[in-house]
Amino acid sequence: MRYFVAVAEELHFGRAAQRLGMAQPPLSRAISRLERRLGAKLLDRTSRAVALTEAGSVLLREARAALDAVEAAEQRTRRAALAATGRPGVVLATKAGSSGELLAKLLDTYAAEPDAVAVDLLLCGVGEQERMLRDGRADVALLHLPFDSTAGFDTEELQTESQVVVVPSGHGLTARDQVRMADISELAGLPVARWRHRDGTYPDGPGPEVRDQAQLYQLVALGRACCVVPESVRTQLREDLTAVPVLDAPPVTTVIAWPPHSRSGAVAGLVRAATRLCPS
Amino acid sequence: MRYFVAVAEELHFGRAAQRLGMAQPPLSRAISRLERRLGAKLLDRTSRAVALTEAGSVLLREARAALDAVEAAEQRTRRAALAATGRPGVVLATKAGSSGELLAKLLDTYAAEPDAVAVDLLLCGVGEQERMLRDGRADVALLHLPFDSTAGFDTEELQTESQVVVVPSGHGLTARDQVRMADISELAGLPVARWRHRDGTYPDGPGPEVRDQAQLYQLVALGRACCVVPESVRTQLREDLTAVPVLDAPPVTTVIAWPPHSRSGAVAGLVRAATRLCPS
DNA sequence: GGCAGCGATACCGCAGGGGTATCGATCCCG
DNA sequence: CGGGATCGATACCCCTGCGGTATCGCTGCC
Repeated sequence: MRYFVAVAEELHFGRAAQRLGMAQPPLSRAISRLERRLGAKLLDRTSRAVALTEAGSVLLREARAALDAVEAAEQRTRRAALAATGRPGVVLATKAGSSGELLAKLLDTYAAEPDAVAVDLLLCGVGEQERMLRDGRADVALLHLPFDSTAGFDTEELQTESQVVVVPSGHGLTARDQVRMADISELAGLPVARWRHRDGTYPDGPGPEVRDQAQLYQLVALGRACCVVPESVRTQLREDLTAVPVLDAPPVTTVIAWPPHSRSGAVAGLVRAATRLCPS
Repeated sequence: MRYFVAVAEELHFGRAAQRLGMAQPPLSRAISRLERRLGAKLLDRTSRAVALTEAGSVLLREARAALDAVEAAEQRTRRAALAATGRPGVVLATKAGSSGELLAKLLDTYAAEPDAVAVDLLLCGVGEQERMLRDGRADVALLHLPFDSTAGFDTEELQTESQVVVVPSGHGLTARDQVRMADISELAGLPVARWRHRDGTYPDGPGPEVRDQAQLYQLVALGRACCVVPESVRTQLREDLTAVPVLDAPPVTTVIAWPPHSRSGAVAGLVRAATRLCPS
């Protein structure tokens, strides 16, 4: 299945084989074996191009989930063994620089519980928390709707906030105390930066492409772009940047999420602390 | 992992090996290999008994999920291939004899959609739908809260109904037009039948053990037991049985559930039909 | 103390997965 | 329109790793 995912993503046997650290012929054979075993044609291949069939794209999705589940089983078992012998701990994945205040309060509240264990923070890039939770590198995560997908997780809503547009401090837009989405590009005279997707591609648009927050704020400070972010990051803005509320930006909801069959008391404790902090 | 799950369930290498159709020594070695690979002790074994460690029980849970995911990937791919070449179809798992009317209306409503495909019904025993959905034998299922677990699925609530107690038609209880849970055993003079759990064990209690509905209703008709069931089964009761509403029984909610990353248009259509039928 | 039950170890055989060399088809370019 | 380049499939070989049989060693129990 790992082999198939690699081929399906590359759509090229040679490159997939390279990525898997093996030669191309055994990979070809492995895929045909898989096709025979499943009784399904997974790839349409001519000697020039490879394309996914309907069944192939189903398998791509399902196989990713299955591989994540296997990976998660290994990771969680390893951590359970560590926790049993050494110091117990729970891994919380969160987006670096988001919901800072909420996170601090959450950690404080949880630490005050009688049976609290150490919380290891896993600071992730944009949208990485989801993967961390799916493949077992994290036990629990703070996700941000509507950006992250909570499909397949148990969740609890924590807070909802509106968004602000960030521009250089001297910028004319800072005179206004609110704007609308439609007005931003024209009023600011700045394109909205484009975040990199998880697969390495970028959305279409005029703005510059950014990979992380350092890049983003640098570009904004240089007057090359602006960005729309949740209100709570205002408290951590650089001095040379200013935020203006956006009236009609989609509200951002922070949720705490965990794998549905999690039996860990530590995860339950964190969730309890979080809901006590943010009674819905 | 299949090996480990077998051993963890049997807690006996010999029986597990037999179940897996292999000899005991290679199984022993496979488990120690797994322990070395994960760097975790999974089983405490003396020459007389085998017990799960903390890490072992984590792996048992995770490995079951992972194996289900792999199985689901294979099943769904096979069905996708069939659907592409032959007649497309979607598999709906439902508990035999439950929500009969709702099911009929759902099928009718969906069939009226322009792009409806064939719906294959998978009639399951008590609580089996969940497994069918998890391991890919079904694409979508009707589940009944609070009996089934929807953990890890996307769901949509369809209807909530109260429960009734079923007794033989001539029984004295039928004179009353309602009862309370606490009164049932004493008023009816009948113990409540005990359903078999998925793992083959039975809950504690005085009532007889039953495995399916034929058994159950036979026992009730013979005056050996009674049972509490959702109101909607009243329409399908045998003539020799009568139902009396139970005031304080937990309400039963029927939900339609599907795997969270399902991209199938047929599943979406069924869900749409269901929600149109039962606007929440 | 002997025996029965059970998991671990030792040793063997083979199937299956991976490697190299090469083929055959398709597209591109002059 | 033909030759080379690209890419997946096939042929053949090797070796690792998994499973089987035989046996050991430990532990309770009668």
